Amino acid sequence: MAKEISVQTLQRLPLYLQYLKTLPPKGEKSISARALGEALGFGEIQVRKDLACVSDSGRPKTGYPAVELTRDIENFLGYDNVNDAVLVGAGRLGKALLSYEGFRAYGLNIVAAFDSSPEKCGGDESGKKILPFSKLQNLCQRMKIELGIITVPASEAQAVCDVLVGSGVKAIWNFAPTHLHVPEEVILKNENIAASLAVLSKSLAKSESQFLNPAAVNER
Amino acid sequence: MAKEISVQTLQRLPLYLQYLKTLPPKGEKSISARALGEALGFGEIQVRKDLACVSDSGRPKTGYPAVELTRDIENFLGYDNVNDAVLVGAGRLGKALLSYEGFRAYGLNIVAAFDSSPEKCGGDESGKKILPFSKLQNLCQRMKIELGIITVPASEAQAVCDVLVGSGVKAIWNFAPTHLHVPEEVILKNENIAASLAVLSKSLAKSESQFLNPAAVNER
DNA sequence: GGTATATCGATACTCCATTATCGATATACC
DNA sequence: GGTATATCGATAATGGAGTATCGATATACC
Repeated sequence: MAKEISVQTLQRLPLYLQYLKTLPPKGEKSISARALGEALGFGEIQVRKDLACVSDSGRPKTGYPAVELTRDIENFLGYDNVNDAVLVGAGRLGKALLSYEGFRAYGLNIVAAFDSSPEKCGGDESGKKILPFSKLQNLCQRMKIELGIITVPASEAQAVCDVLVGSGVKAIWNFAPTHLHVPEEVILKNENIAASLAVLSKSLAKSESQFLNPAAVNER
Repeated sequence: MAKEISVQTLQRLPLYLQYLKTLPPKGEKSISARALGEALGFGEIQVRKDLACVSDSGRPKTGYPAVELTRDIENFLGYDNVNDAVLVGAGRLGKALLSYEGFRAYGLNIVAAFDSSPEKCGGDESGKKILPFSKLQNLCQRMKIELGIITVPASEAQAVCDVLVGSGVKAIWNFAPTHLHVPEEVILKNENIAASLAVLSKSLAKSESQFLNPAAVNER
C-alpha cells in the first residue's frame, strides 16, 4: 500500500469500484483477485498490484473483503471530499454532462454552467443554472473553484481556457477537440473522442482485412 | 512507413491531424517535427516516429509538407471510407453524440438511433431517426452494420450489447459505466468518464498537498 | 489442535514505449 | 555550382508497465 501509483492503475481503480458495486450485498463477503480479474478482463497479478496501492485488506485464502476494499478505493480516489467545478459551454454535450447524476458519486459537483449565447441562459432541466459567460470569473473567484470543464466548440476553447485560468482554476477538463495551452502549474486533461474512435475503427478495419489482432483494443 | 503501429501512436494521429487543420492554408508549406511537437506538447522524436508510421513525406531541412502529411494521416485512419453505425440509448449523451457533426469528418456515420421508451422515438432535432429498440436487429442485419454505440444506463448495457452482437455487429463502443462481456472476435472499446475523472481529480488533490507532479497528466 | 490449500505480496523478468544519439540528405544561400 | 545547415530517419539506450515465479500466511477442514 501507499506506493507510487501509475496513471494506468489510477484509471483502473474506478473500474474495480464499479464492479464491486454490482455485487449483491448478500453475496460472498470476500472476492479474490482472480475473480475480479476475470470479471473485468485483467490478469490476476495486475489486479493484486493495483489493489496493493490502495488497500492492505487482502487476506490469503479468502481474498479481499468487499466492504473494506470498496471503502479503501473510495478513500483513495477522494470520492468522499467533493470537488466543486464549473462547466463552460451549454451545448448538447455540456448539458449531457450537467445532467449526469453519476458525478456526485465520483466526488464532483458542477455548481453552475456558463454560456455566451443569452438564449441558453436560465435554468437547465437538470436544475443547474446556466449563467452568462461574463459572470464566470467573478463566481470562480468567489467560490474558489478549482476545476473547469470545457465543452465549447474548438474555436473558442483556448479563449475560455484562458479566462478559467485567469479566474484561479487549477485544473481543466477539456472536451473540445483541440489542444490547449496552459501554464505549467495548471493540470490539463483532454477528452478526445477522435482518438478513441481512431483506435476502434482502425482495429475494425484491421480485423476485416484479416491482418491481425482481432480483439481487445481497450485497456491493457 | 508501414511499420507496426502502437495504440498510443494511433491515438496521437488524430491530434496531429487536428492541429494541421488549424494551420492557415496560406501559411508555411511545411512544418517540422519540432514545431508540431511544441504545439501539441510532445517530444520531437516521438513526433517523427509517429509520423514515420503513416507517411514518408518528411524532408530534411524543411520538414513535412502540410498537405501531403494531412492526406497521409487521413488515409491511414480511413477517414475517407465511411463506417456506418447504430446508436442505442437516446438519452442526453446519446443525443449529444447523434448531433455531433464532427463524426462524419472521422469517417463515422450514425445511420439511426434506438431507444426502448416509445416517447423518445421519432425524429431527433439532429435529423436522425430514433426507432424502437425492437427494430434494431432487423436494421443491423439488413444494412450490415458493423459498429454499435451504447449510451444506455449501465444496468441495461449488457443486454443491449448482446443484441448488437447477435445482430452481427463487429465492434462495440461502450459509453455505459460498466464492463461488458463480448465474444473473442468482437472489438470492445470502453469510454469511461470515471476513469478520466479519477486521473484528473487525483492529480488536483496531489498538487494541492504539495506532493509532486503538478502538471501534464494527459497523454504520454 | 494439526494440516492442507487457496490466495496474497514481494522479487525478478520480459517486453514495449519513449528518449537519446548519430549519420544521411535535401534545401537554401552565397 | 559549392557549401553550410536544418531536419529527417535509423539504431541504440533507457525507463516503466505488465507478467511470471515463489515464498508467506491466514483460513478451512479434519
